[in-house]
Amino acid sequence: MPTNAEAAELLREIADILDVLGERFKPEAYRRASRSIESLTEDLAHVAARGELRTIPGVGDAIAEKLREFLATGRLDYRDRLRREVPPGILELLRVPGLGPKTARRFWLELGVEGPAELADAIRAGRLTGVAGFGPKKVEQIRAALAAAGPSAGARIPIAAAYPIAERLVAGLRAAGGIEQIEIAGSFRRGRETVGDLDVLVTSADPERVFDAFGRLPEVREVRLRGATKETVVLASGLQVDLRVVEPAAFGAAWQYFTGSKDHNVHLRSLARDRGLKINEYGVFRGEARIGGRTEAEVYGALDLAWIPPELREDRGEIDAAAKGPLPPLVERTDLTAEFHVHLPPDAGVRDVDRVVAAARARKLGYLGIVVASAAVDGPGPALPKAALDRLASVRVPGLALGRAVEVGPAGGPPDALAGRPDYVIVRPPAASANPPEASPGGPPVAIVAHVGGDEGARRWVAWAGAHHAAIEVGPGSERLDSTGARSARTSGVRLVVPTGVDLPDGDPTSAVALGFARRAGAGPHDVLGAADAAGFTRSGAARRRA
DNA sequence: GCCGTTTTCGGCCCGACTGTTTTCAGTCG
Repeated sequence: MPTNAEAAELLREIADILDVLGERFKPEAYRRASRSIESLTEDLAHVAARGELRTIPGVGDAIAEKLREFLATGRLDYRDRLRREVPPGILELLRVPGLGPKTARRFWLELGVEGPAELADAIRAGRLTGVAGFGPKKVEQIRAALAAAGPSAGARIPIAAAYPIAERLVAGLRAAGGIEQIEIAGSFRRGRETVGDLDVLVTSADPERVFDAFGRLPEVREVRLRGATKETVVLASGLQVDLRVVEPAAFGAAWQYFTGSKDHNVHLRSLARDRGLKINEYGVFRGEARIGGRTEAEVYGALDLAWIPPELREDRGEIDAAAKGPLPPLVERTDLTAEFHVHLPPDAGVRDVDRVVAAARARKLGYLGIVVASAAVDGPGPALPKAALDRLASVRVPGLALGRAVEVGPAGGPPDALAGRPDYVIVRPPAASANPPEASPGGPPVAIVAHVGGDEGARRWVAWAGAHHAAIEVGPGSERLDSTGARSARTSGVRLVVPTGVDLPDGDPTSAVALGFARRAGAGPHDVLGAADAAGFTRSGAARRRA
């Protein structure tokens, strides 16, 4: 069964081919549908099974029919026919930065060039000199782009990997001075699983100074373009970063605009047009007069919409919802009052316990659960040293409940690991392919499931958790749920565990990324396990319920 | 190909930047 990503890629390829063939509006229609499917937080096959493909924005009769064929057979006749219309290498040309469909089509039809290698040959042979529209600079630009085209060019990176980069860039720019306000926009702000580039917005009285400093940051490999309001650089890692300087009166409009998503913005602009307004990155305009734009709320307010959290801006119905009134609150960092999954070092002592307890106090957590023993796949793991266990048993902090967890493999932990009567169990499958256990491990009646083991595993574990009164951890990495998995958990009534990061070093992105995923899944405070819920998910709480 | 308080046809976001141009086309986001 094809995945959402494969279906999105299919539609994108069709759009590329139609582009090269010179179609006018179809390519954008296919891309729109492709983006919708990519941002779907549910299995496309499920939507199809319910007969609801047409409810996906940008999917009409024709594309729905093609999706059904692709889902059923893994192929699409229409795509195969289109592929025969253009040389295969032409589509690779589209991936060269600066080369678009118009240029690729001209190379193909006017020069007989059918791919990147042939184009490089043609440039070397001087066959582009004298061709209308291709001066020396353009030719050199293309030559350099062809030479630089590597496997990593344009690849998206996990958002957790983007966090430290973003922090260094912001710190570097601040240190250079001349900046009043600085924010990150784009898919990073929307909390997407991966980001393709970073969009940085600043206000400054001295843009030139900011651009100079930006281009000189140590991580910057190349300044790709620089104008009066924006500068684009490529980092040593290959990640592209756009820096824009905007005036304070337009900051909200720019932040809104560059946060996207594209489809969200197109929808907003069409609403604006219907009202005789115009929205762009400089503000909201009635005629020549700017009537808003200093804040995002002004932009949404001009359309009588409630402010929409960035994580929801995917044109998936959030605009209609915001027209009816304020959106239901999403979980906030301050709602994360419980930590369930702290691992201490194997040789942990009193000080390690005290350190994490102090951190939990500082974060005002109400519940702190520490793994006291792992009984992993290959037999019982080490329990915490006695000194740490004793400290854990004796420490008293007003308002902070301490919990003891045992982490076990899917077949259940060895009896002696559970003999210490933990408050709850963290279930950990041995491999990505692992199936959920048939029944809850012995001992405590409830479990927190972490380490779900990849995309395919997520759905099985969500079902398992639903049947066993368990909650599931969300966050970065294949061992936790992403936003798609989190949404399926939420709609199945399975509570989410969001790591607080209380045991992690400053700047570790795990908690922020996890919170973003939960929010993208539409999770409110009550969808996430907090301190007030901890009792219901632990032994003592279960005992109380029975009593 | 999609879509609709302009709904079954006729539109389709909009601006920055670059290179090649005497006013614009192509690409990108």
